[in-house]
Amino acid sequence: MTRTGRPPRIQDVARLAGVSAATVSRVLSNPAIVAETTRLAVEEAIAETGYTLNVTARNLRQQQVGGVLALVPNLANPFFSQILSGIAEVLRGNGLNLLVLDTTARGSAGPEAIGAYLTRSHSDGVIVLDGNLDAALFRQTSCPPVVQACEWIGGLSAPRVLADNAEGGRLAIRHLTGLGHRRILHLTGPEGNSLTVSRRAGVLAGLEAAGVTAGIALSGDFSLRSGHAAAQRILALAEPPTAIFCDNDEMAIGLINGLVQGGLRVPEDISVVGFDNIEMSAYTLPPLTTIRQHRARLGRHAANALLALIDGQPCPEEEILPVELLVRASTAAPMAAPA
Amino acid sequence: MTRTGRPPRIQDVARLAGVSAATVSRVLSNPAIVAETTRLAVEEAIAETGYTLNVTARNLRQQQVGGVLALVPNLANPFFSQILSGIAEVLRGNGLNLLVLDTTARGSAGPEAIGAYLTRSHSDGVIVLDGNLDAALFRQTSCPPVVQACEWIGGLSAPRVLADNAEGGRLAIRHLTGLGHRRILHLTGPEGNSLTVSRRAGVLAGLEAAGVTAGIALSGDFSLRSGHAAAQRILALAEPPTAIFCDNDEMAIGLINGLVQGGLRVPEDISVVGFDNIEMSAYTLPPLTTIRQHRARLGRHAANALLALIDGQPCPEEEILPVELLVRASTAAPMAAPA
DNA sequence: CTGTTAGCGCATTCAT
DNA sequence: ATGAATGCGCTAACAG
Repeated sequence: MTRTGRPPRIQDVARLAGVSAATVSRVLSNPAIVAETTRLAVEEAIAETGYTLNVTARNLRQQQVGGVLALVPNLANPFFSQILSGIAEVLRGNGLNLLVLDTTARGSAGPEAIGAYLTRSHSDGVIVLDGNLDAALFRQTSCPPVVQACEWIGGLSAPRVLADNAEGGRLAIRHLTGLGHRRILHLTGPEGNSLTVSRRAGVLAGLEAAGVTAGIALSGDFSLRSGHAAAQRILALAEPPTAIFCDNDEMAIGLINGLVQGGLRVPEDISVVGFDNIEMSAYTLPPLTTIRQHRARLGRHAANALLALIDGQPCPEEEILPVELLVRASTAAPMAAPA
Repeated sequence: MTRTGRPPRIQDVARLAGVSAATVSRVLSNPAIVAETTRLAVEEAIAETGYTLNVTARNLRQQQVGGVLALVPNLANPFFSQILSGIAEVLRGNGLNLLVLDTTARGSAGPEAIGAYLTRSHSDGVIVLDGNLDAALFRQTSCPPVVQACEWIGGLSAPRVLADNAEGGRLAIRHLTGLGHRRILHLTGPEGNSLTVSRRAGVLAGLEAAGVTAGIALSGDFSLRSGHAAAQRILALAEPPTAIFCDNDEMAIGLINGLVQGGLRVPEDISVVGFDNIEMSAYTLPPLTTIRQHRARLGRHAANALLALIDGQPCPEEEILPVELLVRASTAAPMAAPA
């Protein structure tokens, strides 16, 4: 236990164990190929010196960064942080760091600043959770392997791991039409957003399957606030819907708040269905009927897909994870049941 | 634009510009000290080659990691992800990565696994958001500078950046006693938790200031579920309270859900106050009266404190950020006003 | 203001 | 099964 100022290097361990640095390295990375006795000697020397591997040096030597970059629109949004949680879990298991870049954070200087991070020098791979980025960003020759999760970018040919958004829309509508609803409004995400588009497709398919023609849609931006704002617009409609399907739970919760403050009862006067099954949705009043998607799982799958890509293994271009309907108390049969 | 397989190195740029590698390096890190004309030549060569700095090599040379590790109890919890958002913002501005380690994640092999990351080789500094970790973990000689944010660990003498938890508790109680409440229950976080302890102290101070003696406390674990469960216990009390202060918004929301399902009206029969002002709390029914703390700001302050520490600058041992009362609709005067 | 030299700590040849 | 030598790509010290 010498009292040097600097942390011990691999050489110090080697000297103490009476072996070469190469042998210590082997004990660290592939213990099987080293003789029992020398291995024990090395391990003892490691313990005695308190040696820890210099990760940066190894990364340089191995020509890697040791981290994967996640591009998220908003770190503070629980929706994304749950996906990140799944990503982090898989990466840790493979000795990789999760690097997070908030694409819309205060002080992030716009797309060109993001481009600067899309380099093999900055990360070993990228997981994109933001469907609003420009596909051109990822075409730089220096860009590491890319996987898209949850949302996706038009024109970017990188593997995608998605929830079955269309099926979710279809399930929600089937539930509502099954209850007898005919005037169903769809509160969507931003127009053009990949989630909006595929959920809308499922909604239209569901309406058609039930023989319902009217398909009103209103668009929001996935926020609580926009759901709340939508309530005003809906209350002002000449022929208000008897049920509303929202593209996410937060808009649904904001909407219910607005509808109730506007004098309606949910579900007696109007039914509401969300999407995502955020934890809160089980505790709203009334508890929210919604489409469940497993976000941590989606993150894990995306991370695994990226690892495959990095290792040069085959990786499917598109993976679709199942969703399911969760019936709670925010939906009921319409008051004036159809004849 | 030569078509080599590997990305260009600093030498390639130097050759093309007709200067030495050192000069290129200077242009990159400190352009001011290089002559105008050579600088332009180098910049042109950089553009022509598409050169990007190898971050790992620089980190090795400069004996740093280029990243700060955040220890969070649960990445998926929006409470923490908002703090992380503030941390990430400051770190980015200083060219540092945010590395996230979920201390309770699936597959994280317990405390000893966390200890393995607390090394100068793994990060340039650590921000601890988890008050339940063992202080001994941070006493390893190889541990980089540490700052605690939000929660803190008993016996760990690292700078703390905290919200004014006691004041929050005091404000909540003052609000309730001001409305005329006398039987006030405090739904706390886990016993021994640093937040619980300081908020409890504020509550007791507030009660004493109002001349109220009875100070019932029940403990939960900050989750929606535990708030919901507390409702059952409260409904069963012989002398139920007329108001409840919860140590966070999620418990408050779960609690309201349970109270309403149990037949009570909020705030007519019972008032509820939360803590945190999560976004959702403005959209519950009724909207939640709560104590606002600015989580992103807390993250920014913690990150700045850590940067100071890393640079060897002075850093206050404790920084307390203000909180404020936000009155919404979940609180009202008690029905049977005291004489 | 710029070039030369050296080395950050490690993993990987190639010998033995 | 192990050791010696080499270089990953960059920046800092020193000369000039």
